[in-house]
Amino acid sequence: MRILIADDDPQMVRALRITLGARGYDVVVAEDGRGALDQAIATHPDLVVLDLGMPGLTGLEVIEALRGWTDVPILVVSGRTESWDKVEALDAGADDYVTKPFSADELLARVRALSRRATPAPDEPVVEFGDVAVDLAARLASRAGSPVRLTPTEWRILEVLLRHPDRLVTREILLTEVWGPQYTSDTGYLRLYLSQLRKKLEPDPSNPRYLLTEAGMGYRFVPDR
Amino acid sequence: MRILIADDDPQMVRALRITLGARGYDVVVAEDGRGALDQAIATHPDLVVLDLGMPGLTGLEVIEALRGWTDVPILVVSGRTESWDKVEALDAGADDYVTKPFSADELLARVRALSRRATPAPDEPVVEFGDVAVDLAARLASRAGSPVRLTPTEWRILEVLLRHPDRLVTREILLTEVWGPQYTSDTGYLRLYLSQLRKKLEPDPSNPRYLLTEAGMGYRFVPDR
DNA sequence: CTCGGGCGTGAGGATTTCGTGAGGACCGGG
DNA sequence: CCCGGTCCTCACGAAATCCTCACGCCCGAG
Repeated sequence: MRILIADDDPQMVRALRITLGARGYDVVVAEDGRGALDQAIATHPDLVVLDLGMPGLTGLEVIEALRGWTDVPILVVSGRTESWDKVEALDAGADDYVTKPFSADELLARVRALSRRATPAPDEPVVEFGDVAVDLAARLASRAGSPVRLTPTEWRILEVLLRHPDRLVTREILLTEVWGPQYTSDTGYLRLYLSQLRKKLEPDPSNPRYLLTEAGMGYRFVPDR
Repeated sequence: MRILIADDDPQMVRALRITLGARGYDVVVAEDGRGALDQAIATHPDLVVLDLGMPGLTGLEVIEALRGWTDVPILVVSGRTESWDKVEALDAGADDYVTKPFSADELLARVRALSRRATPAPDEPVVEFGDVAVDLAARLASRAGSPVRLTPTEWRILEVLLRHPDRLVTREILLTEVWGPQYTSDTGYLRLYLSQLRKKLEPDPSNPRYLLTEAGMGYRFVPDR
C-alpha cells in the first residue's frame, strides 16, 4: 500500500511520513505540483494526500491532470476552509477534503475509508501492437524483443494514448497532461514527439498504423484487432 | 438517483430535502435508526446521509447493520467534532464525515464525490441510425462496421444535431455553436457541411432520412423508429 | 409560365495543420 | 571541460481542411 504525499511544508511532510509510515504504509513524497505528477506516474501510488497550496501547478490542476489517467483516491489537505474551495476540489475529482489542523487519527481513518472504496488496481496488462510491447507500469518498451529507449516526454505522451485505446485524444488533453494547461496552443510539440514515437514504434513511420493523426483534432491509438 | 436522509431533526431534514431535491435527487426520509434500516431495505437508495445522534439505535449500529448487506455510500452528518467519533464512524464503514454546521454547497460536492466513486462515470451511449454508429466521446464514426472519417467541423455539427434527437435545431444555433455568434447569417456553410455529412452517413445522400432539412428554419436529426 | 428564394453539390484555391530534418540550449556525469 | 541525452526552436514541403464561387434543382407566388 503506497501513499504519495504532495506537500511543500517540510514539517507537515515529516509528520505525515511518520504517521503513515508507522501504520505500514509505503510513503513517497513530492514537493510541488509537477513533482507530484511525476511521482504519481513513476510510483503508481494507491492513494494521494495532496496539499492544495503548493508552488508551481495549482492543486486543482494537479487533480485534473491525475484524473486524466488514474482513479487513485485523492485526499486533499488544505488550510483553506471556505466551502467554495472544497466544492472546487471535490468536483475536480478529489475524494475527500480535510482542513488543517486535523488529527492524525482522523486522517488515518479517512485514508482507511478511501482505500476501502478503491477499486483494487487491476494489474496493467502489457499493451502490444505489431511487434511492439509496452509495459506502462514497468516503463519498459520493446520491439521485436529488443528494448526501445523512450525519453520521459515520449513516455508521457505514449501513456496517455495507450490508456485510451481507440479513443480520440485531443491535442488539448495531451498538451495539458504532458506540459500543463498553459501550453494548449503549442501543437508543434506534439507533432515533434509523435514523429519521434512513430520512428521508434511504427513499422512504417511515414504511414502510421497505430498512432494516427486526426488533423485539427488530436491523435488516436488504434490497437490490432 | 435516490438519497436516504436519516435524521431526527425536522429542521435539518427540511433543509436537506430542499437542497437535495432541487438538484434532482429523489429524497427518502427516516427519523430513527430502525426506520433508516427499514427504508434502506425498502427503497434501496444510492446514497445515505446519516445523522449520528438519532434515537433508538446508535449511528454506529446503523452503519454496521447497513454494511452487513449493502455497499451504498454513507455520508455521516454529526454535531460531534471529536476525532474519535469520526474514526469510529469511518472505521465502522462510513465513507465520509461532515460536522455541523456545514454549507449546502459542500454537502452537495461531497455527495457528488461519493456517488462518482460508487458508479463509475457512465460512458455516453453510442448513437446508431441505419448502418451508422457514432461514438461522440471517442470521436469515432463507422458505417457498416468500417470507420468513417469526419473533419472537425463536421464533428461539431453532427454533435449538436445528435444531442438533440427529433428536435429542430435552428440554423442560428448551429452557426453559433460551430463558427460563433457573428456568423449567424452565413447559412451557406451549413448547406455545404450538411451535404458532406449526408454523403458520408446517409444511405441515399440526395434523399436524406436522418439528417433532415427544414427549409427556412434549420435541421433535424431523426433517429430510427 | 416565369421568376426568385432557398437549397444541394461540385470544383478549385486559400488557409491551416502536419511531418520531419537540422541545430542550438541546457544539464548532469565523467 | 567535454559529452551524450533531452528538450525545444526554426524552417519548409506536403497534406488535410476550410471556404469561395458557380451552377442547377425544387417549389411556391404571381
